[in-house]
Amino acid sequence: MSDEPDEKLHPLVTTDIALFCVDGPALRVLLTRRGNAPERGRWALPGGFLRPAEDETLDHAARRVLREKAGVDVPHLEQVRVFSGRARDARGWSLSLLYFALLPKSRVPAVATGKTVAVDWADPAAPGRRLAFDHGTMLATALEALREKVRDRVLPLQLLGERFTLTELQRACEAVLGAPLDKGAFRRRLKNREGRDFVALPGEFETGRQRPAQYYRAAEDFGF
Amino acid sequence: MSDEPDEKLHPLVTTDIALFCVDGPALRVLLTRRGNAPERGRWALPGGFLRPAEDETLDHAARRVLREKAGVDVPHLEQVRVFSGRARDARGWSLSLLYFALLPKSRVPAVATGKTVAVDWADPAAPGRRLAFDHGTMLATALEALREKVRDRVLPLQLLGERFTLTELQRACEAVLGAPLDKGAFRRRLKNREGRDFVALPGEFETGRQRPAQYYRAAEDFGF
DNA sequence: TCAAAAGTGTTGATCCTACACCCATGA
DNA sequence: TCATGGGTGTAGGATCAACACTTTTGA
Repeated sequence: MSDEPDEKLHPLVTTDIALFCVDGPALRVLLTRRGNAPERGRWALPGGFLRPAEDETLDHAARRVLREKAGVDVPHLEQVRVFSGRARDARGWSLSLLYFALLPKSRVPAVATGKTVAVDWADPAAPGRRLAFDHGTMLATALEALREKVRDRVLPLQLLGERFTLTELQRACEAVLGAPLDKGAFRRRLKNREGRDFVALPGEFETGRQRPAQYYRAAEDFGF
Repeated sequence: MSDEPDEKLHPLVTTDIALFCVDGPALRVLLTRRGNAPERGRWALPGGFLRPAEDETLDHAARRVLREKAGVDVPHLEQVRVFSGRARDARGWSLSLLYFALLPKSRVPAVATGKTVAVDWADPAAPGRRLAFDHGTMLATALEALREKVRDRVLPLQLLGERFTLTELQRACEAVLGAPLDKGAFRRRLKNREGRDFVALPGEFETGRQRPAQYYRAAEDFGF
């Protein structure tokens, strides 16, 4: 980098993203292995510097980072909170806006690009390694924010594909919360929201070695 | 300011605060009149630039700004969200972290200092004037965040003084929500939290021309 | 004795949890 | 006909809003 910031006046401005998907019964989060100093070789949440010249807003910066580091365009992105201070990054006073994002497993690619050495999908509740910077705290905060939303009866439809069964939706909620849900209670709650948050696809059923399951899709204006 | 930022590389980093207090039945928010360009003369939320050299974190920056602009040390400060982009401030690409803060009316001073021309306590639901930058949106967002918390049964004890009656607490919640609450329902809900969120002060009563009311105080570890 | 505000009780509706139970299909 | 998972029903408990009621004070 040619122009080094004068840290007396300007903080480093970055964005980091906890990108979640569901894989069967498990919730997963995307981690990338750092290819550059500082903290080279350590695992971290995907993130990167704000580029005012090309980023319309910080939300756009987060989307760009996910495109560059993970090759994905996410349907949903949400601010969690800002982490800031002098101690969190060896390069100086820094500020990072943490997001969480949701992605259907079907849209997950398998590539690593740019400065990223490798990517991995880890268990967000127990990533199993010490993360770079303060990303351990960030990941815990993002997971808690996501869980809070789902506890508040918001449906994580962005984790599912174009169409889904009610059981798939329940599995997604269970993966987020890390606890089983009662089928009866779950479906009764959904009854009130059918037509508003999601709609049945008449005549479309998932077939298998059991009774066929009705397919649904998210409503056009569903906003998480 | 001697060093102008190179906007290609560094955004302007500021923090703005919606400082709320209750005045009788009304919720109020602090506005300051801008004494400098841009938007000179317009009313705005108190805010200011991050100073990496002296601010430990952005939270500290927000506390410093409130000390400088309003002469108050707030007991509670909470991140709402980041507003960013090129269009929101004529000086260039900017990023502002919005906070809300709560303050008992008894601790509100009446001074205006520094670059601030004047201060005013306005109705947050209808401030009655067009605010500078995107502060109109910010104020609406901060109010909604505060209401959401109170709707979620979190008690805004930081709006009250050292000791308070249950009726004062109910008035504070009503001021935040902008709607009356049922006394019976409100007090029944409080019964479960007594001892955890707040405790009675044995023998201390508010006297007046009605039946004396028990005084309470917030619990030591109450965290909003 | 009256107004005013503190504080309590009652009732019916709504929602939730836990669990049991039927239903339709492929093998 | 049986295992599998989809889908529904029921009973008991908790919570809630709305409203009426009693209590204690100062004037």
